[in-house]
Amino acid sequence: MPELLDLHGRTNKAVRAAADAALRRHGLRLGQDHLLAALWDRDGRTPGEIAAAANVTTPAVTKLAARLADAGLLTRRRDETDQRLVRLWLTDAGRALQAPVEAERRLLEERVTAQLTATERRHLRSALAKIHRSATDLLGGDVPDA
Amino acid sequence: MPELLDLHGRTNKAVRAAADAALRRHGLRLGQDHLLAALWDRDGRTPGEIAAAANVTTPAVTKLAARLADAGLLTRRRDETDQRLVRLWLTDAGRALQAPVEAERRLLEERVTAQLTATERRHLRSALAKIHRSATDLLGGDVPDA
DNA sequence: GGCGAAACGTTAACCGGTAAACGATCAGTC
DNA sequence: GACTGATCGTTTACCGGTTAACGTTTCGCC
Repeated sequence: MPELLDLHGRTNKAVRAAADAALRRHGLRLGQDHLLAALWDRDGRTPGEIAAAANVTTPAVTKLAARLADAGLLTRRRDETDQRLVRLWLTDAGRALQAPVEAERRLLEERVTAQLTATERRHLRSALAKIHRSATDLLGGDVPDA
Repeated sequence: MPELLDLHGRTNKAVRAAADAALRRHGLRLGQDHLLAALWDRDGRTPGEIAAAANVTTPAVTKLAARLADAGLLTRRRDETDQRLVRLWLTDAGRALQAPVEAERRLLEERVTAQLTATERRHLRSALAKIHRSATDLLGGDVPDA
């Protein structure tokens, strides 16, 4: 059991659990904040755009959007000039979540990395970036990502 | 969007994808190797034991075990002295996967961390351990983990 | 010895994510 | 102007994971 990857995976699981708990306090679940973040950045985007920005597949966005629409945080509307496109628009409720959710996320990062010095964080960023690069390269290079 | 947690998450996703691709070459999927690893270490364990060892819930192990049993890699048998317990036993096919899968996993770790020096790996381990600790502490401390 | 509580595995319902098949719309070409 | 191909979003089926409810079996105690 390769220890580094294992540690990385367990750490990610713990962080995800903490993030999910934090998001739940605002009625959201884990991936939903990424979708909303894309709309906070620019309203009226399409599922395809959001999927590319969040590095997930389009069907994932479709399902998330359905749930968020049910929750009253956004509405779907077909683009008028190109009927293939669907544009997602924030409701007031969806817009109102931006500040608290972003604050929650900053707080989480702050708390979770509280034990690290500035130097450690720099090294961590660098190391993770290298691993990320190696892993995506290993995937065949056919994965865009950021 | 906190950059460090985001980078950590994206990295983990890429690593998981690479691991999944590697496992698929042996007819396995992502979490299944952890279950098998528990049995390679000691055959005849129960779902509960394996769940605790792999840091997942018991139902997750139940479902994985069902799939692995369908694939002919293990069999379920009730413990004779305690009929509540179910013990999972490797088949020859399941045992035969140990060497190649462990080699594949070592190779993956090697490749993915190839760009890191020994010092960088040490620092990375240390930083991840700190984050892991902070995140689990944040979860209320009611999560055992390792 | 019988009865209630604890321990264990399973099932059901849900969530985020993927890949593959599908359907509808648009654009380019003959 | 109709046909063909590309471009979208959605649906379906699967996977790993979680929580909550359930049914058995065992154990402790009176």
